[in-house]
Amino acid sequence: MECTTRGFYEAETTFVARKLLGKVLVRRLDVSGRPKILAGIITETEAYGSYEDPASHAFRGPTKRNSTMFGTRGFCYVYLIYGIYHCVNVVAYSDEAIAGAVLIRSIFPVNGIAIMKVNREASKFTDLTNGPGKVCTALGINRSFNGMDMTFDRSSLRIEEGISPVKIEASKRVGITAGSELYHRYMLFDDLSCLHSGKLMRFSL
DNA sequence: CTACCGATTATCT
DNA sequence: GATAATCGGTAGT
Repeated sequence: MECTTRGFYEAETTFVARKLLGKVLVRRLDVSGRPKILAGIITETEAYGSYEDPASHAFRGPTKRNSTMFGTRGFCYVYLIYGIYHCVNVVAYSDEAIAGAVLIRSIFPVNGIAIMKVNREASKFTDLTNGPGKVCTALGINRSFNGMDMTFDRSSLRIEEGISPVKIEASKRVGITAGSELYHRYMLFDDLSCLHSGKLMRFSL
């Protein structure tokens, strides 16, 4: 599967957030010298801007924590939330903007599910990666991934081309107060309608 | 320096 | 539905 390109992320953040639905988040692990691939179809995203978006980490300008959001597009932005969990974003904004990122809130596991279950200490498939903290735990993503190039096909964390979503739904973002009126959360209208329609056959992970 | 609280989740009732 | 867990950014003393 081909990696997404730098140019893909050099567009309006909300546009990229929608276009990321159906693409594949790929994590390469080395388990005792052997490469293992964990992968899932991105099913839910949220767009975060900069000075115009009070819910965004970038709202008050660059700081030590959020500087990645102002940097190279297609890079990974990982932060710690509630002192316990990690959230993974990909930097994306248009040439007219100065910062922005897309939060990956949920994926549909398609490869390496057994390892994800071990990482999550969970067995129920449906609870494996249906939240931003869960995605990072399942894939073993922490702050050391901050600043990684997700458009590089040999990165241990990258985003590859996937399926074309049937229908996308927009709604309000989760867990924020300021800027809560914006419909910047996007999800596949029906995960299973895509996954059960045979389009999974296009994967050869 | 201290106090508050968050782009969350698991585990209760 | 309510709440604890737990770190670091941010604002205020």
